[in-house]
Amino acid sequence: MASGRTTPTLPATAWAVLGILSFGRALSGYDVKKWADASIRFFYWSPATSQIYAELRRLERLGFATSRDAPGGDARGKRLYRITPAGRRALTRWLRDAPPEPPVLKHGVALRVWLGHLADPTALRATVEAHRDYAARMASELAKSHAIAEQQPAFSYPAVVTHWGQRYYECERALAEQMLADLEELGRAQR
Amino acid sequence: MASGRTTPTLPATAWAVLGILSFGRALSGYDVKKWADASIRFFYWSPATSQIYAELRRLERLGFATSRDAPGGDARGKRLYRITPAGRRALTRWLRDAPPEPPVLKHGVALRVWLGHLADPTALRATVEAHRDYAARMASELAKSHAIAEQQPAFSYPAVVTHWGQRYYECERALAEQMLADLEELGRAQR
DNA sequence: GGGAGCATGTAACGGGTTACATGATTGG
DNA sequence: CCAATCATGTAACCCGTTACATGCTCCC
Repeated sequence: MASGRTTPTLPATAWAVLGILSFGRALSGYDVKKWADASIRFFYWSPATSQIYAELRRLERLGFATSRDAPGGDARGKRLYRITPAGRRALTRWLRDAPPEPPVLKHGVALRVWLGHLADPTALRATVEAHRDYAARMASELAKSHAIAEQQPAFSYPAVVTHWGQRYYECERALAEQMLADLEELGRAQR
Repeated sequence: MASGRTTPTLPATAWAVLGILSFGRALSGYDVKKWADASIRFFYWSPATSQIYAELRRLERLGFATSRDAPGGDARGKRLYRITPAGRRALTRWLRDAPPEPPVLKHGVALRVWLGHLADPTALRATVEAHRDYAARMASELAKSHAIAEQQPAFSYPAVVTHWGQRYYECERALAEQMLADLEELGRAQR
């Protein structure tokens, strides 16, 4: 088996972390976590901090990233990771070859409504209302992210996704509203 | 510590399986898997078959379900599970007390677009188009589910969710379409 | 006879989380 | 000086998946 030619099968988290590095900056694990929280969290959850450190070590072991101690002389133990050409190639190959898995949705609110026959109608409504407000908050967070990303040419693809995400959460809000109407109607029918 | 009063912390999968039993029928593990594939899959993924058997055994151990051999005399080894009153109480309590976690979304297509600077534009467009078609298929599957659920009074809450899901996937389709337009515009700007 | 579907499980493995531990730096 | 934030990591744990194994029944 030739080395380096075959892309190892890595969990999506590894590719996501490598993807964050692919924008070119040298980042610490801490930085990666912040980037993840500020961007991919909206459409691909955010891995635990400890997980990110583990993935960075693995990426380095595979030759997809290099690390060096932070500049500045202070013995801070800060370690900056940077993507390597091999890492960029591997990531590009993964994007090209690995068919995107169907989106995974774990929607706790939908699950609760599905089990509505066991819930108090008022509490159920409150749950959906809370979700509606959550979606609205996410939409406005993404609107801010989008405004920032839009201004930087390096982030034009992320900007497409923040735009998408903004609309996605606006839909979620609207869907919650419609669900409330359906529940209302169901309540009237049963009363 | 009093027994039965405190709800054990179980993974959401366990509550989902118990939820499937809460509609009252006695089901085999195989049946549960089919129900999951036909309903909660759309908004809460579908656990592996082996996982379902494991959860059923756990639920029985906790007293939340009972099992008996299938009727019919045949020594088929078929085992039917049924929710117990304690199980119903525990599930009701979980629904009431456990705050619903924020929805988890793992959107592989969004991740790929986010990393669009590493992809071939044509391939990227094809990925989004495939997703659009996938969303359309899901919407029509849910439309069928909804038509069935709507007719049975026992499934009025599930019907609210299938309705919601139908609209959700129609949104996904529309969002994919808008994303394609954004990508198109980005391509023009860069060309 | 044979294939599709029904039916139940075990074993191994990896992925990811939580909890914990530790210490430096910065700013009020 | 103290709190917040920066920064990195270990250990234990369980969730869930994949792969495998087994055998039945129904129908063509």
